[in-house]
Amino acid sequence: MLQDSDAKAELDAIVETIVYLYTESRRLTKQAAREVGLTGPQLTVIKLLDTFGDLSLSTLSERIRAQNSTVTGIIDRMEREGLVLRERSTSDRRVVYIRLTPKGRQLSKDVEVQPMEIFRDVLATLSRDDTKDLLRILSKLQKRVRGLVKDRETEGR
Amino acid sequence: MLQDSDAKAELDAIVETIVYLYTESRRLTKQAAREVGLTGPQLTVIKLLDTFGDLSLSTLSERIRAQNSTVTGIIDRMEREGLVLRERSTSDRRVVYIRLTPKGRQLSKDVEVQPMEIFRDVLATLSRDDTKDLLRILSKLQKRVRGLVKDRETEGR
DNA sequence: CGCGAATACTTCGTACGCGAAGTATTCAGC
DNA sequence: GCTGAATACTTCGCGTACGAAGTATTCGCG
Repeated sequence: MLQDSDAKAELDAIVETIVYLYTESRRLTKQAAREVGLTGPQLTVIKLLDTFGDLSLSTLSERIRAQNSTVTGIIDRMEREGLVLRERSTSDRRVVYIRLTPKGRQLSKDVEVQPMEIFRDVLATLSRDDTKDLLRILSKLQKRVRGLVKDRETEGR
Repeated sequence: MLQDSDAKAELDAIVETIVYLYTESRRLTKQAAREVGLTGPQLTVIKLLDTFGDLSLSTLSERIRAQNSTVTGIIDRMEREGLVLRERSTSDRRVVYIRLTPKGRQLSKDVEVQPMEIFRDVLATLSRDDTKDLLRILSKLQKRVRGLVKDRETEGR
């Protein structure tokens, strides 16, 4: 009966591959950003702001899956470089909106690479069926992880 | 003809989900490590050394997909905490082997969580067919990314 | 043998990335 | 309308994470 160890090897291979795809895409994005004097996260922020318009710092944090304290630092450095501006909301003075400067907007236009671009490119080469299968299975996984995460949060109270 | 925008939305969803699964698994691993006074990478290193025995710093770097300079720092801190030892190879004096101390080995036994554990757990709930499909498609993606990466490296010379 | 290239690792500077604690502002309920 | 809880953001300390430059050692080849 090799089923168990086979299954385990398959799981390892899947985890290994996901980690590879993620880290490699990230590395290549970083490399592309570098060529215009940006870091990976900074490129992501610029593209988000260019696409969605001004965003509050919290919204930005959610979008790039980072803590507010992390994004504060990223915005600090981008502000120093004249790529973005901080603007207090008048309706809720706790909120800070981040806005692209002309320089920041121009830079966004200059860089055609999207975050995780390489990953997207390669995904686009999959057959229609493979794409659908992949999304279906991944969604299943995501749903279950969300369930587990919620359980842990609840249990800790 | 909505095919194009549909397809694009699907790609976005896939990328989004992969990023979610990866970052969430990482976050939860970090949390588990925290409970025994370790960081995420440190837990990973301890588990690797406990499983494979002494490893050179370079081997360790490859395994955790980080640069040597990063791992040097991680090992510095672990050595300071008495979890590992550095040992010069006698056959090649450039090489440094990293070895678990009894304290480090004990800690590894104490923590039952593997790196990316949550991801593994959830993967294990997939049907046999889904698992096979997922691995098949991901392998395809990985192969193509490897191809692209190799192309870029070659073209830059 | 001898010496330039390659390899293994370290050091340094900068940028994330996080959690805990702090500040300012708004909200909720009385 | 007052006050304690909640929310948005910042600050701080620490640990990655990387690339470039530096050191020590080994390899390759004439």
